[in-house]
Amino acid sequence: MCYIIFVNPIKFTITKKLEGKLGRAGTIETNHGVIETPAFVVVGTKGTVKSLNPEQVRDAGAQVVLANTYHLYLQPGDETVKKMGGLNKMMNWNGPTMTDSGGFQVFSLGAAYGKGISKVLQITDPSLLIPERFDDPLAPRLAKIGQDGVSFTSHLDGSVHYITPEKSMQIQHNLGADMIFAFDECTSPNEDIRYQEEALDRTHSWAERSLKEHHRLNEIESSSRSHLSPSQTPPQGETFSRSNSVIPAQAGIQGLGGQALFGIVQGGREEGLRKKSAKIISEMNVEGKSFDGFGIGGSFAKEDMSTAVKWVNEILPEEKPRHLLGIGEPEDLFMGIENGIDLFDCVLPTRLGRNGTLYTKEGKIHIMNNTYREDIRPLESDCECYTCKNYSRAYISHLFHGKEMLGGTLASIHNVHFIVNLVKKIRESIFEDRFEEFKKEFLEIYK
RNA sequence: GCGUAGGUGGCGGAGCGGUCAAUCGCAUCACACUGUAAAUGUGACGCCCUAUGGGCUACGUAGGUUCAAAUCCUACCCUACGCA
Repeated sequence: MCYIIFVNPIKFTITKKLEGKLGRAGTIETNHGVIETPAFVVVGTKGTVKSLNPEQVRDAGAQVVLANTYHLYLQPGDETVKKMGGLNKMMNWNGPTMTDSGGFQVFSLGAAYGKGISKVLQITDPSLLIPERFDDPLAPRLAKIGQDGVSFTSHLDGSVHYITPEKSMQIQHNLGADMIFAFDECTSPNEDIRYQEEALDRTHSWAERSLKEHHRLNEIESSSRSHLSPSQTPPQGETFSRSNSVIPAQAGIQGLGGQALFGIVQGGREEGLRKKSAKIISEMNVEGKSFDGFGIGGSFAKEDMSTAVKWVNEILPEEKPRHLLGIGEPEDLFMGIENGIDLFDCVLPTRLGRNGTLYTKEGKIHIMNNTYREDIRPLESDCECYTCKNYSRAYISHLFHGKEMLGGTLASIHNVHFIVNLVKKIRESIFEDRFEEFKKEFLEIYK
């Protein structure tokens, strides 16, 4: 019996660089196929890209899907996902997958809970940010940071769950995505520097524990794999064919296997903290093991984002992929890519779609607006997506006014196609040495 | 024809003498949404203006009582149900 010895969970290759900038284009090879980078990762929090089936996700051009640890842990439960054959098999998606660690929920259900604070704050002057008390014990929240982890009160049934970095790793190993993230604390730019420092230390300590636990789990998994008889089900991470799948299964890549762990850089809006974090996370090493890639996290004031990304990417090692977490407006994609980001994920294409806002090259439109009720043109005349090839604005408007489910689906198809495709076009522009022209041309019309 | 219950803003439906241009839901209109507490949320929604204020017209129609009426009284018109 012969088994491949897995050396690396992913293989990242840079094939073209953006001259004079940090930007680059290349590929990430995973056990479920190749991702051409830079790439936009479509969000499927609960193991489904809301309102879309995997064929629609694939046809819209998506290469990779990101699910969420916390949400899948609560429902249906990571053990259940494992029993269903892992994330890929469960959701019938045979392309590459990622899982976020639950670190964002520390923020969204904690400090940001009920405050209308989000991933990106629309503040014209970041100096106007008012530091607020970070330890306000009276503020209602569903996530509270404890000694060595976070206590979550389930938004589903009120039950209490304690998530540690180790627990996040165990859950993510059960889910079985190709690329997983370290457990971190996403902070708000409203927090003062004292808190940012404290949170950053915590994120670093959690990163180390994540890394350690990840490799402990890897050892257990590889030893159980070596005892596997040929008749048994292959372990997660290995390629196995799914004859019932509508999408033809992609061949696994020789020598790849297991899960890649991405460390997350935080540090808020402080240059010193961002750089310190980038250095610590990139150099972090536990028993000879380091991170396979990096995430850049945090809630930003819009203007802070590009500087923060640049500070960090100047320090992160060039040879590993970088993921800008939760970011995804068109202008942000250009900004991220020229500053060395390889992967983005964002809920906007699907959330905006479901809420009736559609991307077009001339900017976003609200399909519920009066002017579209009798507009028989497609959303975009030259768009190649299923929605634009088959339906009019008037019909989509009608579906939304009538609260028909298909409205959200058609809108999501278009928006995912728009954003995924925009990143693809940016990628092409890098290869064709016309990134700057394309950026200027696009943003001028988009506004 | 008799009896009963009603007629309130685009619709449904609160209010039953002053704090009512009138709670609420729906519809409508506009806006927001960035590692999904989200097929969600916020605001506007009689007309006009020199607009965190002011004026006008409104609760079936016409009168009346009262300092004051969507709210009380009278007549009429209309609707639903029941009985002839």
